[in-house]
Amino acid sequence: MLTREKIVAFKTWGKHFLICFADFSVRIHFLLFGKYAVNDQKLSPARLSLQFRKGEINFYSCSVKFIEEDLNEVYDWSTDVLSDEWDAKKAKKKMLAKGETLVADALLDQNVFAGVGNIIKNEVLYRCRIHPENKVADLPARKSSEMIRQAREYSFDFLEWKQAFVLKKNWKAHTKKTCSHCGGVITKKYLGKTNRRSFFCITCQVLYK
DNA sequence: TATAATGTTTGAAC
DNA sequence: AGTTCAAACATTAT
Repeated sequence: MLTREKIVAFKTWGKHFLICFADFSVRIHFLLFGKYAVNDQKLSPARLSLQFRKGEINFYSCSVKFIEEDLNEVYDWSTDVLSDEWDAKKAKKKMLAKGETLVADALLDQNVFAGVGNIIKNEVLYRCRIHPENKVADLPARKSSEMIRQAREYSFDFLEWKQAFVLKKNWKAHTKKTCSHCGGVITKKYLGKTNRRSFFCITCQVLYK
């Protein structure tokens, strides 16, 4: 059904990879274990395989969806933490609207921080020295601004380190046992509505209020 | 070898 | 009608 269709653009929004054709798009989400291969094949059957005159791209264990609507109707590009259009003010407003939400949950909200995942969540909170069990409303204004700034900044570091194959080496909190600031124990706890694991230092990361 | 995890959607249960 | 929660999917490092 994609035969002879011409790809117009590749785009991304958060964790979505978008393959754009003239009248529709294909949305790839790699979930936890998704993979792609350019001019190569994996052993498992591909979910989507695109053949070109001079090469191919294959996608594995990912979610594949057609999007018929105009992408600009579907996506708000300014909520993507890596986008040139990223709007920190809008993020702050959206985040503060959910005052009772834990900061750990807030960072994972794709509607506010599209692209942020659990690793980034843990590293951002550690960098900002914010305890993950803070409610959004309890953060001092300076701290929520810092957290939002770091959500973007760390995401660029993440990307750079990932591409250089040194991501894990740079983790300061995620999966760590001891705090590099105080030498204390890093706590591991499943938190919030998202119930994702958090790694944090109860000495260095402040619980306000 | 069994387990857990970089994530999200779905549908049952309350 | 709203929420909450387990299950489902899939791969691989530990």
